[in-house]
Amino acid sequence: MSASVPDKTVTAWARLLRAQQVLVERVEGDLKRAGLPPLGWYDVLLELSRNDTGRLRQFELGEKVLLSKHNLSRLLDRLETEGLLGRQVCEEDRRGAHVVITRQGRALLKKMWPVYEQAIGKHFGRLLSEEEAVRLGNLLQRFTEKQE
Amino acid sequence: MSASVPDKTVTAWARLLRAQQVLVERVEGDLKRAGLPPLGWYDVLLELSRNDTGRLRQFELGEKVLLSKHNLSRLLDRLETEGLLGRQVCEEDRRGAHVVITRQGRALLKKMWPVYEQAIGKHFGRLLSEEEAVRLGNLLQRFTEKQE
DNA sequence: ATTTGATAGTTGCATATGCAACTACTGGAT
DNA sequence: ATCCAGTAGTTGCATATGCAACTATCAAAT
Repeated sequence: MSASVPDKTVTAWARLLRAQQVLVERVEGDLKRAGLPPLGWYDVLLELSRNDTGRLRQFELGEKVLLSKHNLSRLLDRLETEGLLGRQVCEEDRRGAHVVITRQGRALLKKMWPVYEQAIGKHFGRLLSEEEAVRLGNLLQRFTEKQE
Repeated sequence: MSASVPDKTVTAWARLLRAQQVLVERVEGDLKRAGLPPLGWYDVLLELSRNDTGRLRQFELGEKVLLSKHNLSRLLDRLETEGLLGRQVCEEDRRGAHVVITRQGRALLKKMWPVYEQAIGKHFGRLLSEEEAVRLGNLLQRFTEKQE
């Protein structure tokens, strides 16, 4: 019944887990050493800044950064405390909140990027040709596409 | 100075993060729904069982599963409490400990595998041809190889 | 023999995550 | 109008993680 999974698939799976584990550790390490906050913060701020209005409904943001709502709620608390974003009651739906990036939020993003970029280059990009990066990206994209 | 990283590389990086995020969530979800413990437990028990003697020095185990020692120390506490492994004082080096998988540990591994395998197949393998799995695996392997 | 620097592992504390229960509001059915 | 199921977001509690300080031991230098 359980069609067994090919060894090579299992190997690829194991390598995916390990690769992500070491890469995130290295990149986060570089950020930390530069006195900067973790990737999760960058991720949230980036999604907000991408939206022209600089704001998103909390649940939309959650979908983009793939965080569960309670988890996101508290991450936003921390960012709000640091003045990197604000929350506004949503007029159309009074249950909801808009999350708005602040000037400091944008400034942090700008300050983090060079360090983050360099870390991506050093730990990840350096080991791939551009063509390989494309191939890797294409293979990985499938997993985040809507499943049928 | 900071040679800028190609867009395609950054895209691949972003997709790696997202892919891992959704895949682990899905696979862990399947395990949880089956009433089984998380991947980290499997990982530790698997490394132990791989070694013919069924035991490893704690620091060796840490290197294999890529966990920091304090973190590993407590994970092992939990597994030990569940009777899945034991710790023995190491005679050659009295600071150290051997970690030994128990019969229950092996039994759990055996019980988890079908669920885990099926989850890998369903969420990961199904979306790749075997050839693609090999390519993906090869690309990912680099990041865990010793860096020069 | 004794000191010293390093390594193996554990522990306390502060922070992050996951889960379930909760409040507040929406929007459709009666 | 009101009831009710569902959705948005928050909160309490239990668990997991990261960091730094700690103990115990080793191995090399004096």
